[in-house]
Amino acid sequence: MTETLSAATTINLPSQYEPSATEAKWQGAWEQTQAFKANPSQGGEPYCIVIPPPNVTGSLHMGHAFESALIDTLVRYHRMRGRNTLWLPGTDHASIAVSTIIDKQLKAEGTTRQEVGREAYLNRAWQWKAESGGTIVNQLRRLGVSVDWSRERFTMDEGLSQAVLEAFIRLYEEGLIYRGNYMVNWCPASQSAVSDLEVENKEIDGHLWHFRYPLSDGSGSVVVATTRPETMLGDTGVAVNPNDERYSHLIGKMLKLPILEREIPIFADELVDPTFGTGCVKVTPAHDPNDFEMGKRHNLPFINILNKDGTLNENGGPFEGMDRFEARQAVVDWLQGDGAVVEIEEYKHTVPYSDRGKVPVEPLISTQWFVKIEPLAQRTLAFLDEEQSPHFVPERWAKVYRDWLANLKDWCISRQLWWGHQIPAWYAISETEGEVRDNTPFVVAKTEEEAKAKAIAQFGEQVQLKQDDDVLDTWFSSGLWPFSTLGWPEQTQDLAFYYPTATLVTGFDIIFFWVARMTLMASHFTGQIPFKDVYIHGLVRDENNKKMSKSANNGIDPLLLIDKYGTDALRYTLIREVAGAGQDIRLEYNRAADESKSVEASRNFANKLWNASRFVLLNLDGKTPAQLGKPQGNDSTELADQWILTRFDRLVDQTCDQIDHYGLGEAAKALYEFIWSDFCDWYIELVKPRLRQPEGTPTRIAAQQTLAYVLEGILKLLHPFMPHITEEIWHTLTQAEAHQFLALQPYPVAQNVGLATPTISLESEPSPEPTNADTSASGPSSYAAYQAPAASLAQTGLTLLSDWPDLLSRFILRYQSELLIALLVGSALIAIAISDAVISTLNAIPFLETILEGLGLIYLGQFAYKNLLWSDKRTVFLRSLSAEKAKILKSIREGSASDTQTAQSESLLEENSAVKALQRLRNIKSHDEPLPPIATEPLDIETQFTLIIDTIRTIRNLRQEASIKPGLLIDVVLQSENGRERQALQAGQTYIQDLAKVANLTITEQLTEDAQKQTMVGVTGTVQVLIPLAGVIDIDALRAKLEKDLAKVDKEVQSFSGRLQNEKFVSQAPPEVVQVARESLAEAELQCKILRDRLNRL
RNA sequence: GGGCGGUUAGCUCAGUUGGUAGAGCGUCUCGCUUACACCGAGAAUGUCGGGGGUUCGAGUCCCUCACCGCCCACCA
Repeated sequence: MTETLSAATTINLPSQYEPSATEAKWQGAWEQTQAFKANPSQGGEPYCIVIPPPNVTGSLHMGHAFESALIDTLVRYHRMRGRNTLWLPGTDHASIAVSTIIDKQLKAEGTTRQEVGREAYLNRAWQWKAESGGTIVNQLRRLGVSVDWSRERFTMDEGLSQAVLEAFIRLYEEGLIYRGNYMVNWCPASQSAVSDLEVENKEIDGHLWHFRYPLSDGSGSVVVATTRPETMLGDTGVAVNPNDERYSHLIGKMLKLPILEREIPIFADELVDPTFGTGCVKVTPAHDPNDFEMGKRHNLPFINILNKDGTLNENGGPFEGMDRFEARQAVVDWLQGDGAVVEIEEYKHTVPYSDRGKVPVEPLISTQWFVKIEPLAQRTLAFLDEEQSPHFVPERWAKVYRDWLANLKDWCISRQLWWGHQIPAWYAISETEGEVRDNTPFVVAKTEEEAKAKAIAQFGEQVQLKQDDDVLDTWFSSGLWPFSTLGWPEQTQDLAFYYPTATLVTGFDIIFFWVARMTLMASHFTGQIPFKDVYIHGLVRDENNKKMSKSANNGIDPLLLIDKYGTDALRYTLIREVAGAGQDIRLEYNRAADESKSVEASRNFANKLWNASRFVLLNLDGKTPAQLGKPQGNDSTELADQWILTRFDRLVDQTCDQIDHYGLGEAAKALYEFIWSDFCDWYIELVKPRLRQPEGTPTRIAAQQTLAYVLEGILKLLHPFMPHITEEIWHTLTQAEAHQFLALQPYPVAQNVGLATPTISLESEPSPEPTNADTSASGPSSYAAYQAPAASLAQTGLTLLSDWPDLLSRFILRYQSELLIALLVGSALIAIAISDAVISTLNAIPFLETILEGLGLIYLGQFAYKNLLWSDKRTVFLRSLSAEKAKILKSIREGSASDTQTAQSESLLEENSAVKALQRLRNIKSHDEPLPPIATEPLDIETQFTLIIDTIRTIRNLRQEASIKPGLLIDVVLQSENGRERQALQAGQTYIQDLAKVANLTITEQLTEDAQKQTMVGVTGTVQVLIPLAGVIDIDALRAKLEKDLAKVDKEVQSFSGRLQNEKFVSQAPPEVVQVARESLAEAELQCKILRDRLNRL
């Protein structure tokens, strides 16, 4: 042992992973070295995500943590896959939220924004932003997000503000922005208009008041109903349905409005539902959207009764100055006094609340700026309908998005606030007596100078200008985010290269607010949908499955959990919970103790990885994976090595496939499974004895190589999910320079190693080089190479030839390219003819086994050993050959295939034994041809290993059942009539001995009478496991166990035989299913037989 | 009033194109075997919300009902 080196590599690695220092270290290192700084000049395939900008007012909540974890995983993955990656961070100015904060501060100081004035107010807001606006951004850093901080943006930055100006002016000049007097949602709390989206409808228990309005001529009255009595002060008519015969005689008559005694007409309008209430509707055109429409249709007066703060104005008559809710009660009281209240009904109805202000909004008419939606929406819808762009994941959200776009109304974009982008419109107030009125002429321009010039040209030198006081809706600037952050309207290199972005990751709650606004704006200004995919995730719910919200005060602080368990643990927890499509996830949490079982489980996982790595590091003699070299496919490579490498390869493919399809949760779970179970519980345990061998022993070296190779692979695969711990271990493992990062290493590529033969490819992998930072030149083609494994197979060329049938069948399996079979097999047919002849001949030779071995028929080599040595196998093989031949012939009859593939396969074929190829072909799925009844090929590695593992488990189980001391070595007999199984057990003999604590292991076809005496017995598959017991065994316990096992197996037998006795099943189910059932039945019956036999012997 | 999602082991959830029900946590029994007790080994647990239907076969497809949750909607 080279003690010194080993010590140097694993300097005092503690047995528990310590997250906080490690996380801080790498977060600092990544940021200081600008590891994630994007460089469009490096070319390659771009991958860009813009952050959904959090509010500057915000602080990190679980939703941010979740979303950032998702995005960071995607981004890190694609970066490692060799894409030129940019994740652009930034924040949003949150007009209303900031205004609310500043207004509150002013109020506390006994002043108002009007008193301090616009300039001082804005200074204050900027100051606030400088002090508090960084909070959320710094908290994001603690999540380990791999953003490019050099490109951080804020919606009120110079550049983004220019983009807003540009967008506004262009839309205005194209007639898509207009100013007008319309009904808007008015929030009395923020004293601003808000858009439809900022209104939340809440169902509340209210009342429906029925009032009697007398006819002016005294001939009677009508009864109307309302949920908002105070609005009657603004009534200018009463409507009935034109087809309502009850009231047709009243149409055209006048009513005397109570209290104000105004004369108002009765008129007919289709909008009125005659079945609701009395069928008479009071109409308040200035305070109800429906009434507004009716008012316009019937030329009714529009009487506004409200001030901006929600109190009644002079039109409120006796109630002037009252708050709207006081007025409501006062009106009711008044009418009750007059006897005009017919009924007060308990009534549940929805009331529109202001999202931000948390008070009911009032519909009222005011002069605002609007974006004309229809032309924009048409274009955006066309992208969706004609190009399926953007592509929603999960797809169901596309429908929601579509419906919304199709029903959009014009968007009110002006807000009566100061914090935000001031509307670039200047009023020629000199034309309207020095004040801004609805009819004051205005010019729209980028700057005051420009406005002045325009105005002078229009109104002369003496014109006086005043800029519109209002600011734009925050979402107006957010709508430009994906391209304004990349430099638009300038044609920057970033914009040219990274736009349109790859994926937008966001919550469903924001599809309308943000996603649709971006697609509307982007399709108009850039002619493109700003992202290819929209990945919609669910919400993080609290431990009671409640939506986390400020008002419910049930938020779970991610930073608290990070402090306790580490960022990687939290990230991993959130991501592994994501299953299926955009489902909400629930976070387990003990509020009293600030503990979370599920995050703790992830922390334990991190710790497991830590310790497994520690074990590996302690056993590499101080060598790095590079120094050790990749696992060589030589004699010292064991079954276990091949198995873990095969599993690893499959994991690589699976992980990539899942992430590519946004299956992050599934990928995370599979990694957990592989690391903990396959790698730690089995591989590491199996490899321990080999590591005790002297340094330099080939089997030890092979083990070290495999350990190092797989560990490094695991770190890479897991890095996007758990970036900090993997970066830390990777540095220790590889002894990488400080400026090198795992985050910038190429993601693993399946090597197609460790298959049926021990040979392992030695060639260098096609490595996609990440393009971030200065570490390397980009490799745009390598990414493509990964996506087409055929290409990488071709590259690996000659070194792989010995394995080609395995590779080929894998390739075919993977790509379902059945066409290939037909042509490949064309030349193989010849070989079949030969084999047929050979086998017939062999059967004719007496003492074949001996002769074969003696002569050492090199010609048939491994094939012969596996298939021809025993006569039962020969029979089986012959059957499979003829089946194969039929299949091949059939394929050829139907065959048509790609010429290039053919050429490739044929050239490969010439180099190899066609017989072996056929053997492999049996693995290929066939949809139309029944498989021959008996499997002939040797068990594949994974099946072999599963058998070994199951056998070990069975022995362990028996040991426990028999209360055999854990450390005690015992003898075990394994019996199977199946040669392939015996072969596999033979191969795993030492594993079974090591892990099941077996001294003497006997593998036999037939049991001797001796072996059947006093024994514990178990069954796995068709393998009988016997533990001869020297001493006395507990017969009752044994009987109980056997009976239990028997009951279970018997149930299986019933189930299968029942099915197989059903003629319809046998005749109608697919042959392979019937076959599987037959085999399962046979196995179960054998198990039954064994168990019964045992019971009888007791 | 429309639309969408959910209902599977005590808890949280997986279950790919229909083909003998799975994981984690928790529980129980062993175990300090020099990576890890934030660990290891073993075990138990489900008429897959109810009811119909299609099928040789349904957790998986269709219909229907129930419950939970979300989104949209101008019923005063």
